[in-house]
Amino acid sequence: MATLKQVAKLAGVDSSTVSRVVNNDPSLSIKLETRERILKAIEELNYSPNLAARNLKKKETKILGLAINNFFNPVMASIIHGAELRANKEGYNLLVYSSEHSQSKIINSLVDRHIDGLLISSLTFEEEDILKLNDKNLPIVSVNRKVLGMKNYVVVNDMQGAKLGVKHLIEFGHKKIAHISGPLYTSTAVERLMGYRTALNEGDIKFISEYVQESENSIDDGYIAMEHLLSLSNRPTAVFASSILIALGAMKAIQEEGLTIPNDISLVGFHDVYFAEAIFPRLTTVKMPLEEMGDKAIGKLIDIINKKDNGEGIIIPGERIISRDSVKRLV
Amino acid sequence: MATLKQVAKLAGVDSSTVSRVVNNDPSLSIKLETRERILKAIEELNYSPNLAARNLKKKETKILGLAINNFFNPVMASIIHGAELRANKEGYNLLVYSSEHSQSKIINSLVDRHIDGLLISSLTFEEEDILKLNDKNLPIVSVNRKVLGMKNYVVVNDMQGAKLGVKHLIEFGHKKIAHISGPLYTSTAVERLMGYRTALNEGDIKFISEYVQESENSIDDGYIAMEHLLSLSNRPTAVFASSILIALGAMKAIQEEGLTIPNDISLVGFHDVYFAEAIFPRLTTVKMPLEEMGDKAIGKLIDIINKKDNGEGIIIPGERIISRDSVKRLV
DNA sequence: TCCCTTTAGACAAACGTTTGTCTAAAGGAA
DNA sequence: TTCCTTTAGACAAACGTTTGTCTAAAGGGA
Repeated sequence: MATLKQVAKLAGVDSSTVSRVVNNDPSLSIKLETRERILKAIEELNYSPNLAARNLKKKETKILGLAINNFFNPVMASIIHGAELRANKEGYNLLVYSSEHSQSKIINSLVDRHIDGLLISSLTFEEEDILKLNDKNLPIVSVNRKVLGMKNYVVVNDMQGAKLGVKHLIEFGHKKIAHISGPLYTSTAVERLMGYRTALNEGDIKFISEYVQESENSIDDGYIAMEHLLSLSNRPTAVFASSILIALGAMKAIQEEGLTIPNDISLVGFHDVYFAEAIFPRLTTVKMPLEEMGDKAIGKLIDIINKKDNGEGIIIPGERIISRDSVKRLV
Repeated sequence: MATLKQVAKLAGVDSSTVSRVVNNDPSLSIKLETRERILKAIEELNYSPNLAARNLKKKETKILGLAINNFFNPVMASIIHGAELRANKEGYNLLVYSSEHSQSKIINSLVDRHIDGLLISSLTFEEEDILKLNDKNLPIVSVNRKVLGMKNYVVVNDMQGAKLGVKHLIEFGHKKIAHISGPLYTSTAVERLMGYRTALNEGDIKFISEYVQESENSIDDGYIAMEHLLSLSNRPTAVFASSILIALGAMKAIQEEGLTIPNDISLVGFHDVYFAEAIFPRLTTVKMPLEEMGDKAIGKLIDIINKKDNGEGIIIPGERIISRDSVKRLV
């Protein structure tokens, strides 16, 4: 690997001059001829700056951390995708941490790594962890969910999204609409529940508490919650599921019961992942701007790093309903 | 952030001594008392080594790159998961690149980053890219697929896996077994096709070429391939799909045709992803040791870095059939 | 006692950049 | 010509480690 010094020698200049050329330092005045000589030398030696040395000097790594629960959540895939593209565009790389590890291990790793900032979208980070990282002066942005005590979040409008999903059901003539919510210690689930209630309210439909089932965000738990709804004497005609995994579990429960979707039960899922179109029946979902959320979250993080951030949380609009085959029109 | 020098000053020793204590340098001889004094100072100042400085000195970054096509493939999720756990265990971090970017951009980024090694599982890396990276002396391991001109691969036994899947169908009495293969410019698809033919052969079933449909690894293409198989005059009773996405597409085609699985057509998919259990009907799949593959690939990469590798590709055994509801027993 | 070997740790150079400061030469104005 | 201002680029310190070498003190043997 060529160094600045070698390039400088070949071009017959000082290495500081090469450095300034490489970095387009405006304070440098240089003859066109000299610049070209340097550029040629760089080309010839195939020089590329040593990032470790640069990091040491500039006290920045151009690496952003990304802590997520796991990679299996297809919603995460979209967010990560948007985040990675934006990060690369801005000259950063993404270091991923899935928090199978204990939080403290991650935190140590992060601090040791001296990354420039951290994006979190992880349940396992609780308030005290965040504070610990804040202590270290590490810029943090929470993506997809709000965390207690953090103003730096980038989320989609879960409330509006849920409202949209439930309104769709109402427009199709449903009145007995149940909701399988996510775990209510997450902001997303709470907002979606609020959206559900708001839609009901605006549609002049009475809220029935037994129509709301809380569930972990998993296929298995969605299954159990749906089983419970099916056992109700006054069985709902439609269900709004708070996540795609819950929707999957609900579908399974309905179909194993020998019922069909949408004939017996209509179903709307949250988040339009790639297989919503592929399963049977094709699932009607609320599509949220996930990649944009990843993109904007990185944008905010970089703003914080550059002290350009206004300190306000961002709620990204743009939800819409993707109507497929899992909702039946009641006359 | 505290530095070595500050710790040294507080402990009343030279910073080189602190460094040796931090790194457990066996060449250091030191009084217990002094060591404890240093440890106390480290604790007190909350010292953690500056990785940039260390990297600069040791010419290693403890960062491993991971280049994948995209995050949406659930098979990748498992591989990444295994890889990340192992990497962390070995003191490395994982930097991800999804190759939406052009290869050359990735390669530049990689080289600039001075990462210690690279795991690839990406179609978009072709032979010449690999060679370019080899030129740079960057340790590379290909995971999940073999790439022309690379001996450093870690794969599962796709051939055996496919054979197992088809044998399962044969055991259930099927003789008219079709295969939707993946794109035959990938080693995985070729091996799986071979497994299919071997199983047929060992089961004394004649190979019919129109029973093999090549397809891209996507839901849409699987759908098209299945449509074609359904239009055959001598329609198969069972299909072995070369990937889970293809299987999803095939299911869709079958169900849209008004046929049911497994009554009209039996189906076996490849790779047991989390939603195989959730879709309707529950899909019988061939489960491969994906996380182990990710783990072993990182292991091999680190071996190469440490010049401990034997240069032989690794094929990981351990495939098994997960029998669910998508295969019907013919009497 | 003297000499030799350990023990315990200090010294200093080096890794490859970045960046504030300095200087020599060139050009322009008077 | 002299003096002043640009222009063009050199000099050198610093970032925080690691590691080969060196040295002073302590201990041991004869």
